[in-house]
Amino acid sequence: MEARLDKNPIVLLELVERLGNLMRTELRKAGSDEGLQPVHLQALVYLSKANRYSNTPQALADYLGLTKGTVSQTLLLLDRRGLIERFEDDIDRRVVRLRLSAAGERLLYESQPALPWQNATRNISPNRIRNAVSALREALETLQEDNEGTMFGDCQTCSWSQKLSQRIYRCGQMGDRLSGPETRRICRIYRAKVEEAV
Amino acid sequence: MEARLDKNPIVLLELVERLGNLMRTELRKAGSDEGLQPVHLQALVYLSKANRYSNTPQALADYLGLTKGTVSQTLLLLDRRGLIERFEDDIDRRVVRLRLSAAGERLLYESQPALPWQNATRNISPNRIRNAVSALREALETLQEDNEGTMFGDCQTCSWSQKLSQRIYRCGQMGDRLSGPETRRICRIYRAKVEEAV
DNA sequence: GCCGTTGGTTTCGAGTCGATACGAAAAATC
DNA sequence: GATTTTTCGTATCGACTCGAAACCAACGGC
Repeated sequence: MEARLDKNPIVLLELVERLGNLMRTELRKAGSDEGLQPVHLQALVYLSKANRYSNTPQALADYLGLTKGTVSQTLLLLDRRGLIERFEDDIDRRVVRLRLSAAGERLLYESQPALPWQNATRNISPNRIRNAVSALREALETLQEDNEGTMFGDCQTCSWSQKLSQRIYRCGQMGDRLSGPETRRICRIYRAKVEEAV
Repeated sequence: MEARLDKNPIVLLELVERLGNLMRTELRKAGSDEGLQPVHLQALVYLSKANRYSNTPQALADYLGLTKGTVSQTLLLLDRRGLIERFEDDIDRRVVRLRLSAAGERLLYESQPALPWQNATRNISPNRIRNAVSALREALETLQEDNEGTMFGDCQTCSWSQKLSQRIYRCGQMGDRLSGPETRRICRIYRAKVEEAV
């Protein structure tokens, strides 16, 4: 009798891929009224959550796993539609800062791309969701390390984050002070804390 | 003070989408030697696991969340490359049965599209993976119900499945007898068992 | 036999995507 | 301070995906 191979990781992969595919078609439906492709909505969602270090074309490309050339075209389209605004960075005049326009915010609010997912998870206990998040997060971090890809996360679990007072935090890497809401945005210079047993 | 909204489902969605995107770029890399797109590899993987009820273009389209027209083109390409074989069904002469060719099997074996994922999950305990699988499976089932989409699964958790003897099973819906290995393939007429507490 | 349905294919046009080349600003090297 | 080198973003090109719609053939009910 041979040692039984654990097939569960493969099952998990199938689930992730399949859910990813289905959510992509959900995004397609959500964006079809406006003539937007899935990747356009993903970009808008990202920009609505990116913090001050992460609202650039390069960061978006890393996040979506696309090349900067491809992302540049996506941004061109979103700009032409008036859904985002682009402006130069004050310090480094090469980098472009991105921001949702009012129309972009409104579009995101009205199309509600996450709604089917929220319905689909309504009956899953918070505890099980937390566990799933924890496992997938670890998979993602390892995958990114193996790929030398950029890590993304928020200050809650970032080892650079320092708590200065009740409401004020500080990023030990960049040296800036961050307000409470800012610590919940997506950041590209994220570095994971050492794992605690769960 | 308002009731605190639980953001974890959204976090889970982000993880699934991001992992899905990254695995898509992994697939792109894995298939670039052969000039194959991500969706081609996904189709091959599906066909390598589909059972006798599920090896048709329509089933593949449901699984991938694409239209049958789109899938038809994908299959045309795979056929031209000699990676799959298509042949008529004996009973219903409309339906086309699909099967990996030897070259297709070999390609799948050599390109190892799941390898990066297996590495990425190597340090996650089997127990946590099982929990994540369970949660995602439930999300998938609800998502499919809401969408009136086809459900996919294997006999292990299908309520049609009947155990006749040690090694022989039977599908109560189709009436066929199924061997042990066959019960582990993907099936499109899957119906989930009633949930047990985990 | 007629008609609605279902499984697949074909055709078409819009749009994604990577590769490549390019440009400009910053950073590093001398 | 002038030079290379790197980094961030854009533009162009060709291959390919994708849905929509039209189409065809076979099944099923009546």
